[in-house]
Amino acid sequence: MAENGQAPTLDEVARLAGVSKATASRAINGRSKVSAKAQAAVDDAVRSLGYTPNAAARSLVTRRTGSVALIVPESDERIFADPFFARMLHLVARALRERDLQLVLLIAQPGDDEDRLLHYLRGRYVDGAIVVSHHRDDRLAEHLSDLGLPCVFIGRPWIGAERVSYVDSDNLDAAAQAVRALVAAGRRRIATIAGPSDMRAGHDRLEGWRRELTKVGLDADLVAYGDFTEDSGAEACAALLDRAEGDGGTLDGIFAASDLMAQGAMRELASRGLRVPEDVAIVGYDDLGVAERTHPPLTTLHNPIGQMVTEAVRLLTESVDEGGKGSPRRVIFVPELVVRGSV
Amino acid sequence: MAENGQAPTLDEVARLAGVSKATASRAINGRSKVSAKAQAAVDDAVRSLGYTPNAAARSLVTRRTGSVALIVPESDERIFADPFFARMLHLVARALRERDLQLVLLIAQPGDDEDRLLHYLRGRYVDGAIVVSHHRDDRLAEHLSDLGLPCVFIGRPWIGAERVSYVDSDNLDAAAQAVRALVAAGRRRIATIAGPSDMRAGHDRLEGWRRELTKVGLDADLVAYGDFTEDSGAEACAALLDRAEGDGGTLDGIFAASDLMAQGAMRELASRGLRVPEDVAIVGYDDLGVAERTHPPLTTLHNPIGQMVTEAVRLLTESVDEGGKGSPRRVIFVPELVVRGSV
DNA sequence: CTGAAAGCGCTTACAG
DNA sequence: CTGAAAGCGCTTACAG
Repeated sequence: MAENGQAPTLDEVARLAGVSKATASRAINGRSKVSAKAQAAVDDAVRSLGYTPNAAARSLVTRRTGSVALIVPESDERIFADPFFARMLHLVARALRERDLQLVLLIAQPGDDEDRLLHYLRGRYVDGAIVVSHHRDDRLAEHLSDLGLPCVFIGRPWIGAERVSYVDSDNLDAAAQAVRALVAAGRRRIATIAGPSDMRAGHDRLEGWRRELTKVGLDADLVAYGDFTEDSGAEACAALLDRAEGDGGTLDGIFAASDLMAQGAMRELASRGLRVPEDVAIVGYDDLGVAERTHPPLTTLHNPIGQMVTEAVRLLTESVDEGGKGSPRRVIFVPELVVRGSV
Repeated sequence: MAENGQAPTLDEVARLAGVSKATASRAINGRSKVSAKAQAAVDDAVRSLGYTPNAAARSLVTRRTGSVALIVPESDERIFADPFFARMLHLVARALRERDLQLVLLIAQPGDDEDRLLHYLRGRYVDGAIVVSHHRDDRLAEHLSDLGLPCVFIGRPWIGAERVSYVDSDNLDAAAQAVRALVAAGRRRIATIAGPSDMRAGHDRLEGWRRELTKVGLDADLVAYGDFTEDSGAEACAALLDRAEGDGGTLDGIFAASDLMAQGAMRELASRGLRVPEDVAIVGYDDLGVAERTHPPLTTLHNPIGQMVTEAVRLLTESVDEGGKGSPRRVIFVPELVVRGSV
């Protein structure tokens, strides 16, 4: 170990191994042919010096950093507590690690006009970006596209979707499946607890619910909004129940845009003495674990985020390898209905 | 905008502004004196070119990256779903952003022998590291100290604590406070639901409970372990109840090492028809939100993670500014008992 | 297969 | 206050 306080450099490795810097570099990177003898000498030198290439120097010439940004909005400070996000973060971290890429977490402040974010990205600290759960009014897709930075969105962006790659799940189809399951169980007065309308998933699931109900000739007027949290689901459920009662009818089915909101709704139903599914059948969305733990277990749409993340990382690395020149690509997954006990 | 496909360089800025690269650099970094005229010319050039300094080139010479690693163990895949961790991540992200530092999330795989992690750190991708919630057997503190990389631990490391800086909360004192509150409420048979014994918080809170009970002359034998999750709390509670009954006694107080576990315990108590606090009083730990939402609201120890994170980032930036040469520093916070309705 | 040399894009003494 | 020059630590044509 060189203990002069400074990290050892390639130069020292080369000297110790008795070869040139060029050969040492080639031996270390292993992409070009090097004689067995030179290879062994360099390997030994690297080991005894405890050498690791300097990242900055390397990326200055290779124009690669080995890092990828994960861009998430902090609109909701609770995003970190959301199981969907938690899972997403975990999966992204794992997928990147498998490819030896580092994860730089970039949190887009709501107030910030993206300038800070774009400035960072322009500095080429990262090779590409994965963008999660952006909002209706941001122009991130356009800006990233202008930048020429490889990126893929998880969830189709509101604006500029035609210019970037994205993966998404078919929220409309999934919501329609939920409605069909409720209808098949004989429900006729079907409400929905929707997510925020400025989020892709919130908007599309509501729209899918509406369309399917209309298609089968049922009313699509019982809508209450939540923010994907349990408490908001309970509140929305209470509002729906009150409203349906005021109309003289009684709702007998609910499609909740997240399992957490469905869970909240079940809490509210229980507190009013309503049974699931006898009195009110309910379908959730996500299937990330909570759905198995409710009473009764929740029938829900399985959100294939594992596949989405895997695919997003694959598309991103492809794009990086193409130098960001390739044309946008999309992959859409169709969620499956998981039947448990709430319908 | 230079649209030749390449990002503009300092050279182009200097040329457009009619000054040397040196002057352009000085104007951009704003640390040395530059004539008003030159400053204005450079500012204009930067703007019209859309220039951002190349991060790699800059850090190659400054030896600063502007990035900080957050190292977390992935022992438990659910770490991301844990509200304590979620809050921590959020706070760290914010504290770093305030100082214009980027967050690189490093997840320590349990299987990995840290080599991968250390290799990365040795490459100088980051200026320093914050380490959260490491386990009993890892030697991260020693290794980081050997590396000479500025770092601060959140939670005193098991091994090598004398060589690194850390912030912590006084888990022993807090647990003692919990026991005193239960004793003051007339409880005599006080159990604990402990966290994993290979985690600092788990170990220390158990020890604090034990010592205080012994001090006041009560039995400290009713211990069950959980993993900080709600379900594990319910299971532990069931085990404790059964055991206490088998002993012929009945437990009348519980100290749970996390609010989530306390919540699980309350669920179990309710399912057995036991009332809180009339039959069993309970004190939790963390106070991150769930404690306010249980029925009754939970009396708990407020974990000052906001302060810990702020202090950790402050210590880290100081250490970075000193070039990692300063001596280790520590700050310990004492949690406060928040009295609600469960005791 | 190997080495000398150029160059990646910056910052910073140094001299003026 | 400013500029020419050196240098940060690598990789990669290029010639051999």
